[in-house]
Amino acid sequence: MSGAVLDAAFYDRPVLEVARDLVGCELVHGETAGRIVETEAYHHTEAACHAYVGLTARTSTLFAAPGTAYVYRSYGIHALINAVCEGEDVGAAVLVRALDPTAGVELMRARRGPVHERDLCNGPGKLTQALGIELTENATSLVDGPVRIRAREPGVVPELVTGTRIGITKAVELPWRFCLRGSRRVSRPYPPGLLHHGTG
DNA sequence: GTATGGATCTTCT
DNA sequence: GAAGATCCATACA
Repeated sequence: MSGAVLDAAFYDRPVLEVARDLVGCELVHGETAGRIVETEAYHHTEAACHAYVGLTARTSTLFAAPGTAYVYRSYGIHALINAVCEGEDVGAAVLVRALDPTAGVELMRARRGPVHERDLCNGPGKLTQALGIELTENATSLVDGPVRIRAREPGVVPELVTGTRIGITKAVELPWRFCLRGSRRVSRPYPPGLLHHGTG
């Protein structure tokens, strides 16, 4: 079980802090929910971020208020969900890459088809399909909208593993990927040369 | 177990 | 017209 829904102030902080603090929180949509075990941070000052090119029709959501959901289509097929962070003059967001299912597992299975239990939510395109999140949720609020994120239990500080981001071709060297240490639900194995955070 | 290529579509040049 | 924050099936070791 998780705590209260995170408020806008939680997201109105440096994106790297939010990315770390979101690991262990619970992403909720309808009857389905899952604990976040993997995140990545994106910021308009580095080339891998969509907002790097500035404010366009596509990236306007990245410059929306902190606590807004940025959902976009990837490779023409998949929907990926991000949590917008920092102020409205900054294009920054945290990509949710993997979940450990906590509620509505039967519904997830129905949506995902005959996949292995472990493959339900271990990828950014998979978890949105499992939770039923689509492009219609773009620009909705994570505080009081259809998709929400609940805080972890007070006092619970997960151990994190930090590595480089996945699936990008620019700014690949930045260690902006955060995984729950020891989780077998992450989207890919931990990279070599990773850094360990004692307390996140 | 790892490696490779196709599907599919929005956005920007 | 080309690229992209992915996933899946298939081939091979």
